[in-house]
Amino acid sequence: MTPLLSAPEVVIDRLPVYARTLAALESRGRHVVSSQELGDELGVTPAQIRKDLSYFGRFGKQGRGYNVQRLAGELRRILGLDQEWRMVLVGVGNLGRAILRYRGFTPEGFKIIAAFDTDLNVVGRVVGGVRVYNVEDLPQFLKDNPADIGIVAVRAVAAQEVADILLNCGIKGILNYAPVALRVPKGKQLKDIEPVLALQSMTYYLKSFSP
Amino acid sequence: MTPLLSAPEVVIDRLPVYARTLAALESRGRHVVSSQELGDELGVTPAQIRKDLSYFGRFGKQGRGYNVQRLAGELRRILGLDQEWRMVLVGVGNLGRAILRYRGFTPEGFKIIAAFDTDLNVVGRVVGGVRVYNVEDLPQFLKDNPADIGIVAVRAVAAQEVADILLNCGIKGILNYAPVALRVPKGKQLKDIEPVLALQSMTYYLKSFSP
DNA sequence: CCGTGTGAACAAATTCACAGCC
DNA sequence: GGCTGTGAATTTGTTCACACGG
Repeated sequence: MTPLLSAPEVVIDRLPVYARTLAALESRGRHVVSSQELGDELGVTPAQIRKDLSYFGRFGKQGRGYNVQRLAGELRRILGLDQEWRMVLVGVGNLGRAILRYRGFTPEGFKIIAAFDTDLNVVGRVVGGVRVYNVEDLPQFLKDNPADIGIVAVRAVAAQEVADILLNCGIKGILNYAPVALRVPKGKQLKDIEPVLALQSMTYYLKSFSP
Repeated sequence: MTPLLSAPEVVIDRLPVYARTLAALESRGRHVVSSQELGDELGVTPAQIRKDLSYFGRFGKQGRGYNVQRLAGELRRILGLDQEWRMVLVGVGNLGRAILRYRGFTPEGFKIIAAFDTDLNVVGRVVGGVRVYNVEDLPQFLKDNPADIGIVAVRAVAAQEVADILLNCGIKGILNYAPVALRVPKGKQLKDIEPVLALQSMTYYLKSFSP
């Protein structure tokens, strides 16, 4: 069937992993890769890779495999990684400052254009190259400087309120670091970054192996 | 059917979310909750909550719902959150320091007992109350001070090597912050904390809504 | 002969719907 | 009457297996 819309979300979640691995292969000078090899590299079945890719087109050559550079480029295009994404961060506490200083966003095209907090001790400062504004100025700022993604790094109790403000100001996706289940309206995106939740499900399996 | 083994991993991953929400309800003074109310609170169907819980026992009362305190306690027991978990961190760069200073682990029973790095400028220092050792001393340290979980906060190129060392020294689970797909042997646990991957799948959906 | 692309078969997860108990 | 617990039905996701092109 033809490429077209509606690949399941699980598939979309795997594409960035493929893209990253292809980029690594590319930088190792690899030109062609089969679904088998790619699968070995990251622990998934070759059939899954082929099926996942088939939602978007026919990128391989029978008997040969995939052109690494071509496929990497296609995936970046499909995912929208061929453009820059503008983000604002709310909450410049310990966690927020660490996020502002994190060097991993920029090379992937994700740019934090401004940060916001209520604490007047931090408002006006520059952290990790990003200026911190009063959170009261957030709506006006976003009117003047549209952004795509909002990073929520406030404490749990304030997170929903902050998310609502961001979404009302035209933000289309939330990256949530607060330990609380946020609700977002249909059509808006939400991803949680949750080290504690990850640990808390891991322990279920660790239990069993204890002495 | 009787409670017993083998709940799917997706179910285990949801239990910490339930546990956290129940704790919030408890602190708001709530004594009883129905699967409907709990589902509304965090955006899942009531049937899913009931089915998930049914893998582990019968915790509710017909016509009434669940005792909040009781269910919260049961979930903590099931997940192994009624004990302290000992962790070591490897990689005391920007990211590692932020993790060491993060205040969210301790109140949930996750304790970082030591940190390791190769950089002699950081070895010997104390960050966020945790002493930093030379990574060469890691095997001996873990022999003397067993730990359950290893946090990998080194750069991508070194991550697999670090993970292998940790796993060889008796670590049972890895919390990986490095942007690379780690391979771990069967029976060992792996959870990835990946803000960039989360963003990269989010952009797929954001694309569509752009002007 | 190799490896993709893909329907068809299979497996897993979610939701339905209702009997049973409070 | 309200709400749990759970088999059965449905939906969703994964793997198989093979026709076909290079």
